[in-house]
Amino acid sequence: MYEALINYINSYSTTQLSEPDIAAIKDTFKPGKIKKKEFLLKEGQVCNLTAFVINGALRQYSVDEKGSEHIVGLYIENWWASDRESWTTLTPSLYNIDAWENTDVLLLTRDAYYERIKPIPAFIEMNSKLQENNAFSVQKRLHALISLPAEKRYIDLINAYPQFLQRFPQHIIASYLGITKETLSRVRRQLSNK
Amino acid sequence: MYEALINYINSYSTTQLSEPDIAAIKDTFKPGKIKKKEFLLKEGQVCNLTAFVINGALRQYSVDEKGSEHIVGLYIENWWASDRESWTTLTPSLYNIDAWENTDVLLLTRDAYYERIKPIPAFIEMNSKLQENNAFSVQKRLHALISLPAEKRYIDLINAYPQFLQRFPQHIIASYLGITKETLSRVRRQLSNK
DNA sequence: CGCGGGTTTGATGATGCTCAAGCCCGGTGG
DNA sequence: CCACCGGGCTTGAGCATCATCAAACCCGCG
Repeated sequence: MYEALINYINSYSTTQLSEPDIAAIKDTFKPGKIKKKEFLLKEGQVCNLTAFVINGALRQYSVDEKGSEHIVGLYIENWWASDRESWTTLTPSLYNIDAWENTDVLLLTRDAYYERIKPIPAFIEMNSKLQENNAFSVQKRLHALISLPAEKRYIDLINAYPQFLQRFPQHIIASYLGITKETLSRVRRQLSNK
Repeated sequence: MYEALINYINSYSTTQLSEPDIAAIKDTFKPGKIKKKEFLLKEGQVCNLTAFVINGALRQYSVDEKGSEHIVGLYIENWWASDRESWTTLTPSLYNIDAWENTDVLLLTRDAYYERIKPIPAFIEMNSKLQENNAFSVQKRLHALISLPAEKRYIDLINAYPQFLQRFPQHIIASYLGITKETLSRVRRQLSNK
């Protein structure tokens, strides 16, 4: 169970985890299950947990006054799920995170993070790389939203994250792209006629 | 000239700059001027420079096949201008950065950064906070694009960065919001009738 | 005075949304 | 085994939002 996490950290870091580091990780991350439709985080709460996904799928989204959902993040195996802003600034989150499939995770609390995990060198390196990668991908997604039509954004998503299409239904993908499910359906029809 | 930068770094860090740090900074950042319409970075180039704006205004944008510009970033006094992805990954940039006003900057090259600046503790702290803040604000902008109509995005911008409205013409602001100048003009008329 | 850059306005059209209906398919229970 | 149900996907008609194109206006500046 912890292997996936340990391998993940090592793969993102030049300095590998020491034995004591590994012990600290096994001691600090708690295995957990989130059933389909259960929440890891609800809008308005402060995000006190970060989850590393062992297997399953989560989504992060807001709900507007009309009740429609706007997907800002999708997480599957070997991804981290949390609301970073709420986590670091202790402010109430604007987002919900819930399970789309029954999901196994390793859970880290903020306190445990600061006490045990934050100082681990391999973790520091991984963390800074992840933050960087995340910043780049959010930046790209933003640029796509202001500069590309729906069809192109969909094609880009297929290329960047083909796994998502297997794991999430089209209305989720549509929302992630900033369009409705009907528009996505029509976009796909257009594309298949080529 | 260097005061602004030094104060800026200290204001973002708990550990203050030492005398040798300050000497290194003065020695490493080179004063520069970018005249209106001159480029700090052109699409296709690797971003080898980071600029700290002493005064003036820069914009970062892409140009699509139809020739229209899409503004992804605006930078004024006490902001850092560069394409972080290109800077860190050494890949050609998708963006242009040019001066909207005649601008005074302090320039840092990548080599000088790694050799002299990166290890400075106050700089490390500042840098990680900035990256964090930037990630949060890009995330918010992304969320606004998929969930809010043009009018609401404009209102949010007024509240978040009122300075921008003073410094940049409306067609730039419109592009930053992901709409055309005509739409922005009409949105503003709507708002003034309330 | 004329020019250039910025803004506004109007007419028209594309893109994507809303609402409503129907279809497909896998799962559940009679 | 079949009927039904729910979730997801598709399709269509009408509509809202925003883009495009073109023209006019405004104003500071050489």
